[in-house]
Amino acid sequence: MDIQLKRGLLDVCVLAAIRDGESYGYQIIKEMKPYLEMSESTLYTILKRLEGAGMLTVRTAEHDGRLRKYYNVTDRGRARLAEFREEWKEMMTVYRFVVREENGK
Amino acid sequence: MDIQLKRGLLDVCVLAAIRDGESYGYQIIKEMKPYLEMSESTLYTILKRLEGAGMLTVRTAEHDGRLRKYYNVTDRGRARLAEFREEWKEMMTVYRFVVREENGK
DNA sequence: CGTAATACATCATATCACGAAGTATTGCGT
DNA sequence: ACGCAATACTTCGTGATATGATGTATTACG
Repeated sequence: MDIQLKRGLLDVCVLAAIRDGESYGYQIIKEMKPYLEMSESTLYTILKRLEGAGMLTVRTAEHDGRLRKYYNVTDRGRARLAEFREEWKEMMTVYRFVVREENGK
Repeated sequence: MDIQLKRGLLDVCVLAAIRDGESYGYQIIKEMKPYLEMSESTLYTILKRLEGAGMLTVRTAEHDGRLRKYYNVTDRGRARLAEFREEWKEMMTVYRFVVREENGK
């Protein structure tokens, strides 16, 4: 997919992957893979950004000798998802403008 | 609208605004305004990029003592619009993942 | 006569996705 | 026993890009 197009979905997609319950980086990548592929460096950057924006909380725990950072979606994170639904409506009006009546198609 | 979300639409929206016949910068901004607002510096940057990518052709002509640059969409530009339609399908699958089943909503 | 509108250009800045490379552990195949 | 893939997260540099600020120049209007 076009990178620019992807950009608008990355943040909300990560939030969506976590919203049903605690998750962690590696798991999120695997869960999102069928929908949207992203590199590890991208995901961890996004997780840090969302945490900084108060949309995620983190706790670190050990699992099989490896450290994992478990993320949870906050109210603000859920508000972001709700906001996204509204923004998508605007996206759809733009989409219709872009694809409408292409040579009588 | 969220800037990141907007990014994926800017290029194709400009192409769409020109596809029905020659247009020029100032006109494009006004035509797109109801759908997507963008600053002049952004538009002229995009026009230059699309021209560089062979998706637009330009001719300069004088109109009422002012110079105007008239743009036309090339075959490659139209191919980009067709490609966008396909990419949008992928966008929709991601969208459904993001908005699905939000607390039984 | 000044101000808005038309029309385009340039520059500096901030955001951001990503590849590359690194650290460290577990588990599996041969 | 040894090596390699998988798990798990981090840091750094780079390139793409949207935008505000600023500039130039003309026309139209009150």
